Amino acid sequence: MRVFLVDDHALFRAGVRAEIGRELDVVGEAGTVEAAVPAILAASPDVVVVDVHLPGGGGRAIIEAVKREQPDITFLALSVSDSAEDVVAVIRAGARGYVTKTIEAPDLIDAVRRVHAGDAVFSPRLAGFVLDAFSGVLSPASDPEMDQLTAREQDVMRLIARGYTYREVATRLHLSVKTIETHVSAVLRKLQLSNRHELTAWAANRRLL
Amino acid sequence: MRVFLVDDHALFRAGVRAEIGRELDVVGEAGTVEAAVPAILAASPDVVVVDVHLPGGGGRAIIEAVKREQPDITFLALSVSDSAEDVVAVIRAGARGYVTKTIEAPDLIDAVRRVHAGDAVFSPRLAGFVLDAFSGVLSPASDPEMDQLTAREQDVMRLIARGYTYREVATRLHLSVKTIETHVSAVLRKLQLSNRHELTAWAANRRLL
DNA sequence: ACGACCATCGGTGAGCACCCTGAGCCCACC
DNA sequence: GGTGGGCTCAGGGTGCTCACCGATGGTCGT
Repeated sequence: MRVFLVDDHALFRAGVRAEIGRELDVVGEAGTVEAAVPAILAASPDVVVVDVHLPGGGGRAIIEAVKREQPDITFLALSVSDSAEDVVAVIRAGARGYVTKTIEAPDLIDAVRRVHAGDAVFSPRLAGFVLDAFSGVLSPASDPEMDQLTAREQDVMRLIARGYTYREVATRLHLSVKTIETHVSAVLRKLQLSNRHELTAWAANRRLL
Repeated sequence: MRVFLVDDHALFRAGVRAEIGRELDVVGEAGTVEAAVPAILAASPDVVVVDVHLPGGGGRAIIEAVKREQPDITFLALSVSDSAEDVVAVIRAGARGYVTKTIEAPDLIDAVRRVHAGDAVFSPRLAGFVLDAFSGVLSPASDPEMDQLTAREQDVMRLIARGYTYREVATRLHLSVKTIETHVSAVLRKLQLSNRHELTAWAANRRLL
């Protein structure tokens, strides 16, 4: 198991290397974004343990740059931050795990091995966040703004948001075009939107399509 | 650590109980959806190991029903299936992990402990899928269809997809309304769409909003 | 019985979306 | 030094959108 370390604090790198070096093979390290990318590509490690907050772009930049050249290399993010933005940013960049620096050495060694095996590794409280975000984007979830719309208005709203013309919606619901217009006007007023296109964007953001 | 088992095959339950019973306290089991929900609520286990495919609704129904009453109970899905639909369905229902039945007893015990600790646990090949889905939902990803649009066309397209009128886009980009019309026409033609509604839907599917 | 809310429809009119043709300017490429 | 592509704009047209006015009937709670 070949591991590469990226962190802007040399003392921290030394600590990690000393702790995990007994079990894992640390094949290189770097302290900046510029130095890290070529060094990682040259060392071809199995796993890169990368800090999220780095001067000159952050760990995200490293992950994206290396992934373009060698997609096989696995990344484990190691950060002091447990904020949602940081986790999302690094995960979408391609990291397979995210642990905070409060982790103990045996757990870090285990985390490195697990991401290399293909597993997803997160610090306990972050795992909850990731799954919440994941299920949140997949499911609509009850929406308070939807409740102010009547049932009929929601029917019409969904079809309008899908791009049907008033005439098409009227035919589909066996109604008059004028009725559709009335409902759409009510929907736009209640949601404080100015036209049907904003309504489509609104619905798209709520995954109602 | 109190564990509850749900699986429609009694022999499989017996196998799991025999294997993990040495390390964990199996406080109950059930073979159907109807029997499982009240039994779980009565037993108040720490973790429920639940099969995904069950006669009468599947594990999803159990998770949702129990979560409504006791949100603290953690669920680990155990299934023969490794299909995307099953994983997504059970995760959005609230499961904290998903492992396949090919798992060995020690790993299952470890998985139960990890989900109870708040960790996310997935079989190796499923972890990849979950993260891909997660990051895919969050990131635009390079799109070959986007490349055929010029830079200016992409600017206009993004604003149009958000619901702005031609006039608003023109003001925002300091252009003539007629120029916006030209760009929109080019975008619609290149993407083979027939109107701006389809464009919004197209953009929404690519998370460009 | 009365007001409220909803669902259903109609007319008018201004504005918007979308398409067509055409055109000038700049820049890169050969 | 043309040729092509991208960016900018214009005129003119048809159909769609949407607000403002109005109307009727049904359902609910008081």
